[in-house]
Amino acid sequence: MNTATKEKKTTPKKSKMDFQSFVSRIENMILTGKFKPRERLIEAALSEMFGVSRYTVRDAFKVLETKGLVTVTPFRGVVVSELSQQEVEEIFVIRAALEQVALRLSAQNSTAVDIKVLRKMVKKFEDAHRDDDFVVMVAADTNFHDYAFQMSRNKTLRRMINDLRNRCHIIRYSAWSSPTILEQVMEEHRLIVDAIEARDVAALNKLSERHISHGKEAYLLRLKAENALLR
Amino acid sequence: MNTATKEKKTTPKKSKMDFQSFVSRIENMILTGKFKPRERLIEAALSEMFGVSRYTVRDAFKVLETKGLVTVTPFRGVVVSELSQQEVEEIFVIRAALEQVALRLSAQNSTAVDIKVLRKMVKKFEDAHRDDDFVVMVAADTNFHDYAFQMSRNKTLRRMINDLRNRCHIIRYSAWSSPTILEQVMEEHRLIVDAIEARDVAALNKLSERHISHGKEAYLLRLKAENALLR
DNA sequence: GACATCAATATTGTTAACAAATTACCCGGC
DNA sequence: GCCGGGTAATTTGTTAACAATATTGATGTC
Repeated sequence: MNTATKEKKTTPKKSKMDFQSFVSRIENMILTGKFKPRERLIEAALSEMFGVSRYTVRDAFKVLETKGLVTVTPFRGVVVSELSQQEVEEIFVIRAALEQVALRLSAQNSTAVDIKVLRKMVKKFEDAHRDDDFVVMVAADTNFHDYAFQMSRNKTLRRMINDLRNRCHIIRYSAWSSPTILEQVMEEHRLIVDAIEARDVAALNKLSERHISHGKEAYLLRLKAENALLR
Repeated sequence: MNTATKEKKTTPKKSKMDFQSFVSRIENMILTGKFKPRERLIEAALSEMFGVSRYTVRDAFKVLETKGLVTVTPFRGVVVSELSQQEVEEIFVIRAALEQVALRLSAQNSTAVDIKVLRKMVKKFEDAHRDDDFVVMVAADTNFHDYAFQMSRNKTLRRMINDLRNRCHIIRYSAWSSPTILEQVMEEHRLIVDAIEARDVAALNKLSERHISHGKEAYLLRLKAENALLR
């Protein structure tokens, strides 16, 4: 059998970038703070930078707009979204509700393997914390939560939660400023895994609520600090 | 100077349709069943029909795609989304969580005026029911819920709920098939308003759960009937 | 008659050129 | 020095032509 047909599907052709991965790249640049809130994104520049057509860039903007990451104003282009405190509050209320449901479902569906994977991910976070590697920590945190939400076996829910989390992504304002918060986060991760293992819904609800509340505080704190600097 | 500059902002020019209203028109045609699930939407046809450019049509498709109303496949165009039973189940789980939160917030924020408005809306539904006017009933139902969610004063939440509700819009499969369900719906509406007025969160949670559960049953029933017909 | 192959058609994807709007800049007046 | 007006440059919005892909239909073979 010749391999050409098989390869066609597996290799997405380096010469022409996949639209979805192009969107992801811009998304990542926003999440990692390469593009900062209020910064204007210019079609021609991005088109040049990534070697795609202006048209593709516009399409990507539309997607990012509905995800809430950029704001489009007719004839004035797009800027990286900046969340008001009001919006942050709104989003965290929603996240609290959705993540509680997700963890409840995950607890119901959890297997021994899942628990092992989660514990491994918690450890990865802790290792990164020991090494003081902020970037790895953020990745580990994201992976931990995403795995936990994936366990809910509700794809729609998982995607909605991830979109909301991205809108208040940690690195965008480099939250987690204080070391105390970090210790709390790690402790809460451990407890969440325990509660999932025990399928203890009541405990999960409380933990989830608290965990998100801490996330919100850290985020708002950082947001205020940034704003104070800018004005 | 001439008055054109002032008018420019207030009158959106009838000759050129606003992008947002164009999207809404397609959206409505999907929701009201003018475009049916699995039906293919052709750029050129819509472009011709509404007198807008193909480009605008494509943009609209992108928006509708992220709202979950259409599905885009490269080089194969877009079709009106058809939800699998799995997806419907997923969506209703999420709706239950979000609508509970929304109603809880609404109860906290409710004023005497709000209650009056809600009661009026319930009555409008009941009147339409007496007149056997299905279309008005759907509109009244939508308005009732939207007003209740608006009262939560959480715009993000309100929009998310509305998007989810649209994905399982009543008319798309003409749910509410049985008269018994309709009686239940009306009774629940009355009870929900009462609970909001009394700010009785526990009651609201139960009512909300039940109301959505009924909605889900009606929808799934109709979905199955449609599928049985098609296959 | 069913199936595969290939051409014709229809539809989507991409690009480039052009129009419209905004922004930036310069200049004169006060 | 600062404000207003107007022009130039930048950037976005639109259109139309062209390329790539999928779908359809016809043809021929078994």
